[in-house]
Amino acid sequence: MVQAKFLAVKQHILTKVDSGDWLEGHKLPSENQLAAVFSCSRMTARRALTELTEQGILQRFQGIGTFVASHKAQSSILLIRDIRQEIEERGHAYSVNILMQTERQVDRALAEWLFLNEGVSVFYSKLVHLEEGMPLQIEERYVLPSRAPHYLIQNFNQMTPHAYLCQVAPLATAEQTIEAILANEEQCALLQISTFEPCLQISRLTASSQGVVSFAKLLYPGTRFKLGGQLVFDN
Amino acid sequence: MVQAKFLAVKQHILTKVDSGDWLEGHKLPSENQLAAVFSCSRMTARRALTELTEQGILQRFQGIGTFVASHKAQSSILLIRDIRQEIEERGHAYSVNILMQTERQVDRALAEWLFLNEGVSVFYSKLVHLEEGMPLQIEERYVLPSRAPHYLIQNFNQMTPHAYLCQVAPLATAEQTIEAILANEEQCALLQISTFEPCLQISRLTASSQGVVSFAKLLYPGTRFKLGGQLVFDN
DNA sequence: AAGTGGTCTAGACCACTTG
DNA sequence: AAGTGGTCTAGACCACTTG
Repeated sequence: MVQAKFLAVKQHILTKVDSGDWLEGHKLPSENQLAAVFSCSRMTARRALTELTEQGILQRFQGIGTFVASHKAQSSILLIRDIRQEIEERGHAYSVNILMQTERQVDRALAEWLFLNEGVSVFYSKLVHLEEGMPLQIEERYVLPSRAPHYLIQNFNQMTPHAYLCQVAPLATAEQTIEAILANEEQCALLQISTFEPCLQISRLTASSQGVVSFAKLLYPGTRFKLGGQLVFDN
Repeated sequence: MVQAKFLAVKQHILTKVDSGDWLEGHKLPSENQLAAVFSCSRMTARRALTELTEQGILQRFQGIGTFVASHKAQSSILLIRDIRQEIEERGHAYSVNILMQTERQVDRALAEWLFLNEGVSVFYSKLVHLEEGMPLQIEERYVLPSRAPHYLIQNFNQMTPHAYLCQVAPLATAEQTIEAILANEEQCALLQISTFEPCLQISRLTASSQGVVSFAKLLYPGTRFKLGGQLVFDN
């Protein structure tokens, strides 16, 4: 085997995406079309598509098609702590503003993240965590009802969603991305910051040993927050 | 399709591993054996094994077999990678723009970081790392001369400062903070971004087993970079 | 009804490792 | 030579989406 065929297909697609021939959202040829073009079996074309999807370069939807995903460079790792505990460890007053706690249907993007079908109901909460009365974090969280059936009747004044979920569905793994973004108007108001103040956004998928538990979007005002941590290496 | 067969195989293996029946290094049945046991095709058994391998739960060796991987509890940890290597692994062209490489006196803030007295001389470098010609990172680095005496005569076109320092003073630990900030005018120009574009700033203190080696300030444009990673817990 | 991706089969040949 | 994993094929049926 000189070079694997599925690698040739991957390479071809990567070239198209990198060159900008296929932009974000571009619809790719179907598995059958690719198989025809490359004179390979559908399974081989499929493998190329599957691996690129796992790499975050493509997105696939059953019955619809395969598309170029939005891409940003990525790397690295971090640690998760309870925000209330962190604030209290600093000797500061913690408080929380509970904005929503309800059931909600997932849209397509979120369905992908949570490995659910579009339109399925999940639990949703939206809070603002405050340190000494100043907003420090907007937390939006989508929770699988099966993992935490009583999520909606919890009192998050007593315990953060994170702390509660750790009790009922102990964290096993998580994946997260960290970005610098500009907050929208509503977020600026909630965080009591001016427009054009950069924010740190953490998007985090958490899972217990049973599988996915929740997806959280955490937004911090750049002026009030720094993520810190110790590191290990990859020599 | 009630439940996919490959999921049943995965589940079976996971149960064995979680329960401790199969410990680290345990050799699994071969693809053919699993296929026989589960009355499925080899490709289906294979898929289960492949996915578990990607998840880091198994390890496979051609001609030898499949084994339970060692599972390290990586908690409060963040991984540091060489930016050049990262870019090249994405199949992209790496280039670098070397702006400064000189000796410099530390101010008070930096002296604190490096455990030095104010006014002491250190080595200083300032580079812009580019991915496919687009600026991805401004790297400013202060290096203790005693740890890397030849730092100023290195050619960073050949090797990044990080890679070079890893050679002469192997990293043992590091501390870093991550912030969302607005770049100043000069930085915006270097990164080729407009004003008011949020940036991710990483401030990192590195140390070898001998002590502090360098302090680096890394600035990424928010639109071109996401920090991502998996987390594992130690519950 | 036709097209999409998701799963699965029963084979095949290959590269690699060990007896 | 026999066993392992790696790649590949040419089919099949399924679930889902759209006309």
